Amino acid sequence: MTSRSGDEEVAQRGRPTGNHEAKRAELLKAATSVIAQEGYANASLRKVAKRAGYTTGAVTYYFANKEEMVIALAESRFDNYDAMLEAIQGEGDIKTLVNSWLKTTVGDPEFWPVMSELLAHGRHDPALARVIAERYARYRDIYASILAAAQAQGTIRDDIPADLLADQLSAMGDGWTMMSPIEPERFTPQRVRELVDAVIALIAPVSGGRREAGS
Amino acid sequence: MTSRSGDEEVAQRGRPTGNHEAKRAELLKAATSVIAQEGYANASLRKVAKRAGYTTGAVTYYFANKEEMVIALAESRFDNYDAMLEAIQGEGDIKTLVNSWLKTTVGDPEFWPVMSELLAHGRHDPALARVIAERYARYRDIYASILAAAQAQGTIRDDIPADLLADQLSAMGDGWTMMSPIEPERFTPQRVRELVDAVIALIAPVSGGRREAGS
Amino acid sequence: MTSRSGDEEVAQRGRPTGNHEAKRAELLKAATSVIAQEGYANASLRKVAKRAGYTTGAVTYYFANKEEMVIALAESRFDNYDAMLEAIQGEGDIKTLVNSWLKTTVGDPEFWPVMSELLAHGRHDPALARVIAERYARYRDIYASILAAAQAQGTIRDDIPADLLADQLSAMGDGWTMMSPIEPERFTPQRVRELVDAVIALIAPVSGGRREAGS
Amino acid sequence: MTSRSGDEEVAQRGRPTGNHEAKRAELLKAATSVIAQEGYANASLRKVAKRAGYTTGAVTYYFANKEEMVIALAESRFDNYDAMLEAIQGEGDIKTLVNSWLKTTVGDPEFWPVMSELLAHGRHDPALARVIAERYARYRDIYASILAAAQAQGTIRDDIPADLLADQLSAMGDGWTMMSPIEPERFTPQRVRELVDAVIALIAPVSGGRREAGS
DNA sequence: TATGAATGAGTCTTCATTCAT
DNA sequence: GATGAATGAAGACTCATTCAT
Repeated sequence: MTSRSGDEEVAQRGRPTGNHEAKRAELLKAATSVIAQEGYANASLRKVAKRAGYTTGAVTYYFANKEEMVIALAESRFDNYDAMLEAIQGEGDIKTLVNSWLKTTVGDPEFWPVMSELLAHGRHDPALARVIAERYARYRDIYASILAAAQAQGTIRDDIPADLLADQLSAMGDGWTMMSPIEPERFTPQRVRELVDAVIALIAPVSGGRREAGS
Repeated sequence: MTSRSGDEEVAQRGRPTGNHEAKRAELLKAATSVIAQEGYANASLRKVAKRAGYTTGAVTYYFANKEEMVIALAESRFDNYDAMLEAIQGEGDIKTLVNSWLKTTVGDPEFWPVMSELLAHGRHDPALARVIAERYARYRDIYASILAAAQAQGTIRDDIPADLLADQLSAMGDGWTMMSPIEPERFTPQRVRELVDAVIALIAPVSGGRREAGS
Repeated sequence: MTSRSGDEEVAQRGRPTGNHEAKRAELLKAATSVIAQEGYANASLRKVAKRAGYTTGAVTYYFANKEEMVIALAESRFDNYDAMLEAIQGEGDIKTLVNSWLKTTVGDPEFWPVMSELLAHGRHDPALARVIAERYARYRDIYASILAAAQAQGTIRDDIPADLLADQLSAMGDGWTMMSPIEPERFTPQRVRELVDAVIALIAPVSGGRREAGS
Repeated sequence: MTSRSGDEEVAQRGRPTGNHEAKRAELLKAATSVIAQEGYANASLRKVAKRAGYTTGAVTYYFANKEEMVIALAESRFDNYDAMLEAIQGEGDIKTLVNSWLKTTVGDPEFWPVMSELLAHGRHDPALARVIAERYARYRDIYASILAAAQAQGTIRDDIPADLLADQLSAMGDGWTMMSPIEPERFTPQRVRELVDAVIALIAPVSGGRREAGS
C-alpha cells in the first residue's frame, strides 16, 4: 500500500513506479490502432497521442522519435506473435495447427493490417527492416522445425526441404496479408477455408517417397 | 544549325515540339524510378519532376494530381506485365514458363520494388486499389487457365482446382515481392533457383490420381 | 458571300473580319458565367477558357491579363445595364418603372451575382474601382434626374433632394445585391414584392409639402 | 534579472506562458487588419502570421484551417457589434440612436472594410454564410423592435411594417458598406451627415396617419 | 513527468503568365 | 491568329520535433 504500484486501476497514491512501461504500452496500443486504420503514412504522432488520450509531447517523451516508436511497436507485435506461436506449437497434426494459427491471427482484426504496414514501411527504414528480418528468420526457423518434425512423422511431404517449404508458406501468408486489404471481398470465410485446405493438400505426403525438389 | 540553340541551363518556355503522350511516359518513368528507390511516401512531385528534368508545375500539368499519376503509373506497369505474359504464354511446360517469367521480371530491377510500393499504397487509395484488383483478377484468370491446361495435359497435379493453385502461386509471388526489398541478401540467385524448383515440385503431379483438396 | 462575315453560324470562307470583337465577347460571356457561379477568386483563366471552348492561351491573347479582362467584363455589363435603363426610362410612374427595372435585372440570373463579385473585387483593383465609380456616378445622376422629374410632377416626395434619394435607393439595391446570395431563401418573390412596395411607400409624396431633409 | 533574457530576434520555442484565447484573439486581430487592408483573397495565412509576429504554423496551430479562422473572426466581429448595439440601445430618439451607431462604427476604421470582405466572401463559404445569416437575422429583429417601439411612440412613420423598414435600413447600410471602400472620396463626413439626415427624414412620421405599404 | 506552444521544412495544388510553334 | 507546354511563385495545410514550463 505504501509504494508498490503498477495497477493502473488503483487510485494513484504515493510515487508511482513502473508506470513508464505501462504508458509506453498504452501509446503503442494507440499507435497500433491508428496504423491499422489509417496506415503508417497517415499515422501522425498527434493522432497517436490523441487516440491514447495524451498530448503530442507525451509521445515524444516516451519515444525519442517516430522511428523508435515504430520499432518498439514492431517488437511488441512480434512478441505477441511469439506468444501465439508458443501457445499453438504443441498441437497435433498440421491441419489443426494451421487452423489454430489462422483463428488466432484473424481473431485480432489489427494483426494483418499492421503487419502489412510495417512490412511496407520497413523497406525505407533500415532499423525496422533489421528487426523484421531477424524476427522473420526466427519464424522461418520455427516453421521449418515444425515442418521437419512433421516430415519425420510422415504427416507431410518430405520431397521438399523443410526450410524451402517454410519459405513458401510464409510467402503465401505475406501475399495474402498484402492483398486482403486491397480486395477484402475476395477473402470470404468460405474462400479462406478453401485456400487453407488447398495449402494442406499442397504439402500433404506424396506417394513416391522422398524426392529432392528440382530433381 | 548556325543559330545558337537553347542550352539545358536555359529555362524552357513557350511551346516546344513534342508529343503529349511521350512526355507523360517520360514523367512516369521518372516517377517509377523515384518510387522504386525511395518509396511512394517519399516520392514527392518535386522529386519526380526533378528527376525528369522539369519543375513541379510540369508534373501537375500532365497529371491532375498525385493520385492520378500513380494510377497512370500502375496502369502502365500492368500494361508492361500484360505484354510480358503475352510473350511467354506459348512456352511449353510449366518449368520453362516459370523460368521465363522469372527472368523477365528480375530483368527489370524496378519491377518488384515498384510493385510492392503500389500494393502497399493501394490500401489507402481506393482508386488505385480498384485498378490493382481488376488487373490481378485478370492475372489470376490467366494463371488459372494456364494451370488448367497443364492439368489437362497431366503435367501438373490436378487434385487442387486450378484457380486455388493460381491464388497460391500469386500469393507466393506477392509475398516474395514484399520481402525481397526488406532482406535482399536472402534472395540470392541460388536461393531463388531453389525456391522456384521447390514451387515446381509443389505443383508436380501426384501419383495417387485426382483428389479433391480438403478431402 | 465572298467576304463579309460576322455570323458565327456561317462556315468560315475567305478572310474573317471583325471576328476579334466577337471572340472577345464570347470569352467575356464565359467569364461572366464562371464568375457568377464560382466567384471572382475562383475564376481562373483556365476555367474561363474552357467554358468558352478555347485554351488558356486564347484568353491571354485577347486580353493582356486578368485585370484587363475583368475590366472589359465590367464595362460590358455596365453597357448592358445602360441599354436596359435606356429601354425603361420612358415608363410612366415610379412604381411601374421600379417594377420594370426589377423584372429586367432578375430576368438575368447572372446579373446580381456578377455585380456583387465585381463590387467586392473592385476594392482591390484600382482600375476596376475607377470604372465602377464612373458608371455608378452616372447611374446616380440618371436616377436623380428621374426622381427629380417625378418630384416636379408631384408623384414622389420632394422633401429630400433627388440626389440623396438616388443614393439611398442605390445603396438599398447594393445591399440586397450583397445579401441575396448569402441568404437566398430570404428573398422570396413575395418578400421582394413587399420590399419593393415598401420602397414605393417610402418615397411616396408626403402631405406636408416641401421640406428639406434634416431640418 | 541578471540573466540575459530572450530578445525578440530569437525564435521562440518550447512552452511559453500565455493564455490560449489571448493568442487566438491576437491572431484574429492580425487577420482583421490584413483583411481590412488587403482583402480576404489576399489575406494569406503567411501574411496574417507575419503581422502577428508568428510563423504560418502558429496560425494553423490555433485554427484548424483558414475557413475556421475567418468564421472565428466573423464571430468575434459580430460579438463586438452586439456589445455596441447593447450599449446604445437605451438612447432616446431615433436620430440620436442613428448618430451613436454611426459614430461607433466609423470609430473603428476596420469595421466597414472587414464587414464588406466577410459579406463578399460569405457567398463562397457556406459555413460563413450561415454565421452571417444568423447574426443578421438577429440584428434585423433588434432593429425592427426598436423601430416598432418608435412607431408606437409616434416618432417614426408607421405606414410601413417595422420589419420591412428594418430590412430597408439594413440594406442601405450594407450598400454603403460595399461602396465606401470603392469610392471613399464620395463619403465625406459632410455627405455622410446629409445621408443620415435624409434617412431620418425618410422614416419620419407621415401626416396622413397609418397606411399600409403597397396599398 | 507531461504539456502544449511554436517552428520550419516539407507536401500537394493552383494559377497567371510567357512564349516557341 | 491561336495553341498548349512549362514556369515559378504562391497558397493552404501537415507534421516531427523542440523546449520552456
